[in-house]
Amino acid sequence: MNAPEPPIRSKVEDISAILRDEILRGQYRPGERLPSERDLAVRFETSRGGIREGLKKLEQLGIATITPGGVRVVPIEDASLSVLGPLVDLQENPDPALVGHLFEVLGALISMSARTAVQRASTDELERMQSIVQTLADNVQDPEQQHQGWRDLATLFAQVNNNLVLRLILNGLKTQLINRLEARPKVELNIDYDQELETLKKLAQGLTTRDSRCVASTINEHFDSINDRIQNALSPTPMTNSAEGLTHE
Amino acid sequence: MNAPEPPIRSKVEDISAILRDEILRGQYRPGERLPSERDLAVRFETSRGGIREGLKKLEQLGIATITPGGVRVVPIEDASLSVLGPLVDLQENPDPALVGHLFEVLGALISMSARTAVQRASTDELERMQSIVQTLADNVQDPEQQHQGWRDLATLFAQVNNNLVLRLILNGLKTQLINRLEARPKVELNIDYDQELETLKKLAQGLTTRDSRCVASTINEHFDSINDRIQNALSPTPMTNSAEGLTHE
DNA sequence: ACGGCCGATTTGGTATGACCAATTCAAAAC
DNA sequence: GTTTTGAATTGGTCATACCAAATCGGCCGT
Repeated sequence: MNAPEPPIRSKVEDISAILRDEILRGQYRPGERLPSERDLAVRFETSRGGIREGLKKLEQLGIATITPGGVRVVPIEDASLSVLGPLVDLQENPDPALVGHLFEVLGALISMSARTAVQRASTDELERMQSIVQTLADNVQDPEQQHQGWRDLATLFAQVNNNLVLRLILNGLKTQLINRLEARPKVELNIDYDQELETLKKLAQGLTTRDSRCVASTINEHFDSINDRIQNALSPTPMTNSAEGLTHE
Repeated sequence: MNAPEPPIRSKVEDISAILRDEILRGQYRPGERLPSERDLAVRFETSRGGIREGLKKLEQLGIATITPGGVRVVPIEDASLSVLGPLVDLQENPDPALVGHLFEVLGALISMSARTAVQRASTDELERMQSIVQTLADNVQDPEQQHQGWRDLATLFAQVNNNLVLRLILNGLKTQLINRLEARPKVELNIDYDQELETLKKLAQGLTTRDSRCVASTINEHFDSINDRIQNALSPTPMTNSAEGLTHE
């Protein structure tokens, strides 16, 4: 049942993961009470201590409140960002809507980040941005390089801004969604290299003139465009079914 | 009834809060080891079980990793969004830079949210948006109403989009930052009512014509403007305290 | 019959103490 | 000086017990 992956997860990790997934699957209605700690201890063949640690994790995830009288389930909309990871892990194929929502948010944040970064960047930092854009333009046909380049660019923007709020959010999105989605079998995107080059050209131009609006809107359009392509790629019949162990049918 | 709210925090809540604050204050360097669970149990006059529960919370906050061999402190930039709340609680006066960063992010997210919402809204939803904007215009001079109106608007946008990622982030920002900052003594803002009305007029116009770009950029400008006013109000005297402010050139 | 009061049961909160497994780290061996 | 090794330390787990708060059902007065 398990992949070769040696699960070094501790017992309480397992417990909290199982309960978490049960909750995320909707096996308990919001507000409903979970079984008592003692009952859970019996079910998982462990002691109350371990159960309590596991429940503590659920509480921090924002999907359960644990008070004298019982542990109660919280509606997912009130949870923490960290539920997104487990949520996509539950599904065989990524939910196109969720991916779309992710890109909308990413586009907004990185575009804003770019706008303020271009305004505040030192000439040295600006040069580094231009350098990355140049690299991107030189490798439009290499998806791997494109990926890395955009990541570098986003990182540089965030660095220049030194915006902790932004950074924490992007961190969360990265660990919860981006990394997981990238680990999935890649989808085939129809990339229009001319359009891509056009985008990069506008970007470079915006950088040299420090036209932050231009940079921001260009990035926004770029993310919209990526999102469109991804939506197109995800909505047809999902053919690429990779054997990865668990494949419910 | 909601006055002296007796802090019925449990013991482990206290423990995790104390340790959390110590970490956030920088009393431990990133990577450094915390005292052992047994030592902490002695220090806090409690059992290891309680200590472990408290540490579990720190781990979920993303400010500590807990592995066989020791509990280690994690740099705050790698933490979860949920550290922001405790972070502002630590300071007497809100850090203007942090508030600025918050508004930058908020502006980006709500602006994006507005853009997509205007595109997707049903006529009924669109009417509700217009209604809120109208209310805002009718009460430009009432700060309380303005506050509520903009909140309603943001909520409505998010509702229309039904974007879980966005909602979770906004939830986090609200509980971690917005609510806490609003609980602080209000700062006096120099509001230009004419400009405000102008903004609302553009908004209303954008809504009637479903011009999503216009709505988005208007909201963006609005947040920028709020942020400017807040920054002015928070830092009237630019003192020369260096600290860890971003002083890029 | 209805509604409020009260107590027994259930549930979480905390404390002990013990044992195991992994990590550390310094002493010992090369 | 480098490697090996083993004892001490540290987290991981388990069992048990008692306390306090919440819950729920039945009793009582109206």
